Amino acid sequence: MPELPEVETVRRGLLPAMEGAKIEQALVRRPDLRWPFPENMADRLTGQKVLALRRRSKYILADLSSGETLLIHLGMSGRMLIDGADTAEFHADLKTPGKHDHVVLSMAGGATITFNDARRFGAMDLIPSDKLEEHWLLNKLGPEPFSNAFNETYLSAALKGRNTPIKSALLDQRVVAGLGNIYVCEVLHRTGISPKRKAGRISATRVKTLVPAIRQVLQDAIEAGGSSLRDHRQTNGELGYFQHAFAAYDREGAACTTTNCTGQITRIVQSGRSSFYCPTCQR
DNA sequence: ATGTGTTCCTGTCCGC
DNA sequence: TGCGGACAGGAACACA
Repeated sequence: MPELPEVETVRRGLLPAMEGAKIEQALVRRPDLRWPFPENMADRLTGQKVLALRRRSKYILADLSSGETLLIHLGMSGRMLIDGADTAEFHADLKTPGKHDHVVLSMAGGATITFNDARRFGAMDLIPSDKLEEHWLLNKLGPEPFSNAFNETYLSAALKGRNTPIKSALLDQRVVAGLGNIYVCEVLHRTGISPKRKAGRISATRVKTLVPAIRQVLQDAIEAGGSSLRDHRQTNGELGYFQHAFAAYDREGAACTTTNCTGQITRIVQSGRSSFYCPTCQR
């Protein structure tokens, strides 16, 4: 599911229930997801006030009054649902939660927030807030796409000399943080760049177009509540709807939507992942 | 240092 | 319907 727009959608959905609110009780229903949960996580969450709810790349960060920050990663199938939204098996009394409801936060304001993750590629960790940037999951991340640090000069330097296809380079979180398979395909389609083109062999003119294109695609997707292919849900259980606006991703065999292009969207596999593109207008 | 393939896990869809 | 295989938003890790 979650690339930057989906994570941002979830963060915004959680804001009214979490920011400024106290975690009255935390329930941790299994010892691990992708990695073991931090020691005594339930105890370290219980009683803490959420001072701020932020996002870095595809991570949600909740700064707690204890001086620790809760890091939340949704992996491929993670959901954060308020008051049991969309989990049919879930009961508000918490006695019979759904089988993939791994962590449940009961907020003092009355909201119940459930972390549901069928595939368990998600993760949670607790990190001293003043050491957050040194954390191993965060310390190699490239710039946020909406930040000033992400610009033409930076991107040219980051791509320079790289022999890997641009598709792989933009998926590399050290180059730019937050893009995933869907939005890389969409960005490359919008900019007319073939996913197969070597990252270091894109003209300066075209690298320049990548920066605003990345921002625009992500912005459009955030405004649509993200993309729901299978797992993504907003915190109220609703689907995102950016999937209806895809120009390339998941459109194998469909007509290219580029003006005056008569091509057809094609699927190829790069580094084990599907790339969707138009061989006619993406060069 | 780079680049690529494998792996974690569950669920869904498609063809036979 | 049932069964097997392909595939799915991520990304660490092992290896060339």
